[in-house]
Amino acid sequence: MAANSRLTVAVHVLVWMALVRGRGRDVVTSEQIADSVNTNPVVIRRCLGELRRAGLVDVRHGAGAGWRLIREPESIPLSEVRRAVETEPLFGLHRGEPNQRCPIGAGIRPALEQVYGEVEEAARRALESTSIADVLRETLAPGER
Amino acid sequence: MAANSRLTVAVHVLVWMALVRGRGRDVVTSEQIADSVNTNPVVIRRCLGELRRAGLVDVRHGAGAGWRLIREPESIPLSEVRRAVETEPLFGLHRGEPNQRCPIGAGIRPALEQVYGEVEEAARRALESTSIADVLRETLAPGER
DNA sequence: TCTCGCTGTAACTGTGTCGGTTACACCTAA
DNA sequence: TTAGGTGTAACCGACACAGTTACAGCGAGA
Repeated sequence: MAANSRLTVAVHVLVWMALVRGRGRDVVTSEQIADSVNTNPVVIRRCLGELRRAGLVDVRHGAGAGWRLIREPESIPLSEVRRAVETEPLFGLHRGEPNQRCPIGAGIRPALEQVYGEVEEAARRALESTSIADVLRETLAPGER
Repeated sequence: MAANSRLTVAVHVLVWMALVRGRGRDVVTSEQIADSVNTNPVVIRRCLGELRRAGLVDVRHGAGAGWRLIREPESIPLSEVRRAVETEPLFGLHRGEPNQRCPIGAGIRPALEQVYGEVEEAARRALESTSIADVLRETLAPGER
């Protein structure tokens, strides 16, 4: 399958909010964000809903409604964004139960879970070392370190 | 999405082959492996075909046909198995092109590629530290270290 | 109190992947 | 020559995801 783009969209949303907040606009609409991501506002609202549940943004209703970033971009590591929008593990186990009368089928799943857990942890650490503010900086000034 | 199980199936196949080779059977059929994984022989053959292209197994045709492990289980890290059977990256970029007239849309993809590259490398290193022989050991004797 | 703009969510569609299955031509040791 | 297993195409159903339409709900401000 084409790897899914949920993390990419969520990071794009947050980076965009961090940018315009730096310009004084604090409340933005899903339509404005959708224009930058080049997708449908409902897709953005679905994503923002998950980010809200994770405590990264909040929403205001009524006239002048919209979304607001409620955490400092420096304090949002991508690992937290991933946790907010991604539920599936990187690697899946068997779809069906393997043959329990075979010593491999009976014992391989815990062995794989252990390895996959180490991989998840390594990926989490790698994502943790980059923040939304880092991505914003790199986006606006590529290669400057 | 339900995370795909290609890596799991490929590791199961190789671990099973390592087990039975230790018992003196060197040539095995897709049907025998399918019985342990509890799936269809064609699924196993598709997987074995990719492992063959990667140089991990080879195939014999004709009567008494079947597959043979041609590398030492100790020398096959899971990172190599993943490379053999998995083509998609862990995280995908935007499906459509983001808005190039927005500074974020115009610059975010290289920034994300850099981060995602670091994550891929971290995952690769984590998989590299475990071999097929390690998984076999852990499968047969869980927790013994 | 009414209006207006935007949210929240359900529902549906199109597309793509994946595992599973059938079918069959091909190969070669015995 | 035969028998057993491979290699691969073709098709299916299940499922995830992005995209889209539609509409009820909310509340700041007139």
